[in-house]
Amino acid sequence: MNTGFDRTSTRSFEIFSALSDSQFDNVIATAAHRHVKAGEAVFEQGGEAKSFFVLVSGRLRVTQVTAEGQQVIVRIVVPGDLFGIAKALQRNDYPGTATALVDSALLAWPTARWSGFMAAYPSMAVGAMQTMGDRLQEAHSRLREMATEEVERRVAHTVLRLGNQSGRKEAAGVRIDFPVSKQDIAELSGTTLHTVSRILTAWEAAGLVQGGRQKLLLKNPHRLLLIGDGLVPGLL
Amino acid sequence: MNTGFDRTSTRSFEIFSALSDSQFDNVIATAAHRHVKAGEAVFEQGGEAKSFFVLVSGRLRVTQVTAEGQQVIVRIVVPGDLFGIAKALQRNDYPGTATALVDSALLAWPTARWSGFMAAYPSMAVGAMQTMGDRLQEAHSRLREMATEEVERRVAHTVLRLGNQSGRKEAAGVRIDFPVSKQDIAELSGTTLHTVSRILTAWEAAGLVQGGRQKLLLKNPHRLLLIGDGLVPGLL
DNA sequence: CGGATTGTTGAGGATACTCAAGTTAGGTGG
DNA sequence: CCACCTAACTTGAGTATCCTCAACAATCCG
Repeated sequence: MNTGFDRTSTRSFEIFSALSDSQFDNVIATAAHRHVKAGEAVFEQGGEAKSFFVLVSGRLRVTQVTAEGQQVIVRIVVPGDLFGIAKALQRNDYPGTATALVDSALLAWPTARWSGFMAAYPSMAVGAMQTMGDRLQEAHSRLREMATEEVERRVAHTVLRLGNQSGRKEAAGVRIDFPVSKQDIAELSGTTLHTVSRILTAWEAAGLVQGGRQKLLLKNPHRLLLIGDGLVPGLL
Repeated sequence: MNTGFDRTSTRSFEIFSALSDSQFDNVIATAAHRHVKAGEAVFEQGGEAKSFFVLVSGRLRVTQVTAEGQQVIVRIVVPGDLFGIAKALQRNDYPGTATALVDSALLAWPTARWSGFMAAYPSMAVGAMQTMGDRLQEAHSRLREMATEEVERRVAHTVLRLGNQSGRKEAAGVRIDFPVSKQDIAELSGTTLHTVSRILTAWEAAGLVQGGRQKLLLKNPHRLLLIGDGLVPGLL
């Protein structure tokens, strides 16, 4: 049976790439191996940050809820990603909730180990910094989009980003290889599921995408990019 | 004459706090000292990232422009902040433009030194990570606000954030101690200067703030927070 | 098969944007 | 020191975008 833990693929994660084999073995040996089923939470917003994690297989969604109960998706976690690093943010609680979108496997270390890890394995510190740098750039891109672009363009950028982070090339186009609901796309784009539905319906009619319940196939990423960048008018 | 460089205050910056005196002296000795006048740019978006910086005195505004020429303010840099760390973002160019809002003094090191610094002074690596963590949280807050809040609430959060980052307590309230235009507030809030003007006019009539050309005094931060959090209806 | 979750589509309306015109403040040079 | 010029700001009117509300349809799962 496939447990989701595969040494070879884990070894290839960028964050471990600069470690020697023996260092890697040490790091893995001190990790707890956890499985989460689709729909289950790895940690909850506001909960005490006991561990930090690396996703080995599966997909997670990290969300934040506002005081009024509105939800925003902070990001989608893909294999190889470091997450739940509250310590690096100077926090004792998790700022968001991480939910498995599909059955997932992950490695966990006690938060108390964070500083020791960074000191003992500088290459992991560099990797952690890169992770944070990537997220910062993504957050800034989304901010720029939210501040300046109309909904259709934001949705185009959102689905393209999903395709880049977690797409699988098929003959017909790029398949988003985990269940994405319209609600998810809305929370990533800063709009409502109604508006997303209308936009995707229009795109589907024009042959740009092919939808379905929690499914999405980008049939014409190039044209979507043109829409996202405002180089061609949208379809609404 | 005051050059803007003051050893005592520089020494007290969080990022240097864990260095020994001799380490601190070494770090400072290898830095170039630069002055920028109000309105001048420290670096431009897309320019080669030759240096990274610490702001010693003054205020900077970091912006990104979209392909269509729309501008978004990424953040306001205050003394003690590390900025221009393209290397940590895995880039060779600067992702934004840093402009001095008032006459400013800064320390600069060649980008090539970045990795060496992180290795030689782990406490600076930790500091850099904290810096990125703070920014990431701020970016997520703004993202959440842009996605879920109406304009008036976003503007309230924006001016409160400015007050926290760069406010000076006065008898009458919290003064934003650098020139902020309505356009700046608009670019931080994701709206237009027209809307900001209308909102601030209404707030001023209610005694919440006192405006002026590139001036802002928060007379009732508590009430602004209630508006920002949606606990009391806005004034528009 | 039935219940629940997810998605579709329409109508109406509010928020905030665009366009437009004018006012105020501040700096600059004569 | 005053006049002018520009940048910052104000205010109004009209309107587009997109949200809310609502009802219904499709799909999935047990």
